[in-house]
Amino acid sequence: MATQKPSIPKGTRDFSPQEMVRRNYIFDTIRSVYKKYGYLPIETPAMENTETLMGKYGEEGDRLIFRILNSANYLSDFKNDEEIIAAKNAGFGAFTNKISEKALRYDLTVPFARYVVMNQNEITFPFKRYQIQPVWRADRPQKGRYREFYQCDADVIGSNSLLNEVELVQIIDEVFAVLKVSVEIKINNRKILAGIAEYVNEKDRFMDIVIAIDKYEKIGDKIYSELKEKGFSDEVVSKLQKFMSLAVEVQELYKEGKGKSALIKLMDVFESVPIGKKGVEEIYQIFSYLSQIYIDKDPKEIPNLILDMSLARGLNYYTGAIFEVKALAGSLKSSICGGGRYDDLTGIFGLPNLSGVGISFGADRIYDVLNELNLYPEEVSASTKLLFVTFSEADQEYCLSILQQVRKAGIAAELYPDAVKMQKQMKYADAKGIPFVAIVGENERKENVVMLKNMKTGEQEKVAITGLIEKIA
RNA sequence: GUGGAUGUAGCUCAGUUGGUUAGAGCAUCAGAUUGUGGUUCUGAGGGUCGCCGGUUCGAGCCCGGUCUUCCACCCCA
Repeated sequence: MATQKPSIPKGTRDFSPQEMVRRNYIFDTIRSVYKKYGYLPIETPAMENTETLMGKYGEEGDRLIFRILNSANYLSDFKNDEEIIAAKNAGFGAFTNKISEKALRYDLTVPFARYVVMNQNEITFPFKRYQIQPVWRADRPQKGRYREFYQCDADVIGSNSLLNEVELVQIIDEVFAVLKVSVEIKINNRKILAGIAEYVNEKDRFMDIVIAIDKYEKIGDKIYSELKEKGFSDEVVSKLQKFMSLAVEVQELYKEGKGKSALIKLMDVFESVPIGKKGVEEIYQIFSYLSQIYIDKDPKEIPNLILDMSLARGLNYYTGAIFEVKALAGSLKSSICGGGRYDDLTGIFGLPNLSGVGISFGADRIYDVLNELNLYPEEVSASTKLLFVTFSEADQEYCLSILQQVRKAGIAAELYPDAVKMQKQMKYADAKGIPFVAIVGENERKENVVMLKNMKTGEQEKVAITGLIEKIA
């Protein structure tokens, strides 16, 4: 039989033991913070019905959803070739929907909304849940961009209070504090963006305006010429220009700690644009809650939350606050955490007037950042603490009960399963980074001890079985 | 989805205008060392030069296609 060269699909990865230990460190950190704030875990299937996902993420999002071909004969719905051709001609989307009824989940928020609607009678609101599972996107892979990656979501649904936004900011801050990654948390509000579109009298072309604003940080004043190319009038562009310079001014004031006066200035501009004004008020409220929480605190302990009115990213379903988190050190420029408030995600599934807000940590990107900056605590790499090495089967048998006692004391220990050359056994301990080795031969057996060696210092001493556990614990 | 770069041993990379049997370092394995790893010395294994086709007496090298990885756009964790 011809052998085939093994490979894995584009944009996916295997994780070796060392990587898994490190990834679990990230998951465990996030999970423990979520638990501390009272969030409960759920899981949902890897695949959803296509119609559950389609249309929730915008046009671009739909394109990036991984479709699952119907099992068995996926053309069985068609009676003959003519019907197939007719379906194809009716449009690619229609044809795909006919042969693919399921799709891999694109994020955790939409499946969560679906879950909430389906389980609304069992759920006590406000419902705080966390969910750590992989998602899939048929994107073109790049650095920090994968086709399969883990999201770690926390959402509160069934509460309009801005205290939830504040709590999520605290969670973000706490997680990255534990992971020792310094970050900036950018916040904006979709209502402000909507307000801008209204302010320049281009309510109907909201998305074009938003995309331009989002690009401001990257290409600066070029956005104005791009907008003109797209057919926006000089009047609109100059009005936007005026607003953007105000946005920059506001951000400067914010950095100087004069956020309050900056926001009041903004509210003036939005005097005749209620939705924009509402957005600014929400931001104002979030900041004042935070100052309440961190009153009398060292500035270093206060979350690095920055208002950035050019922040427009995030999925289509966001309606209120939006968040984006970036690492301040390292080469990864893309966001490692994002989120926002969505007012009517459950409405599509038949449960209107239920507002939710959530965040999502991108575990894979956080892993890349931690790796580059080498931010893992030392304990993370160590697994086994003690290895028994022996010379004979009799030695091995002698070790068995000791091994059992050590494990019972909660110490990770193993016995090298073959009585091979000691050099080989020692190399194994070294390669695995095991800090202690118990050498057992005829002498040790006679004296009812083990020769305990500290692999780091090279020191070794005879230790009685009773004292072994204390010695290495 | 659009544009660009890349691919040689497990890893990082050499490889001349196309010319015998494709190399190095690290890693692996064995030995030096029958009770001691991380240092040292000796030796060994390991390759369809991403894959398919073409040009040529002859291709790792030239041409076409394809896949992978990476970069920019788009979008996003």
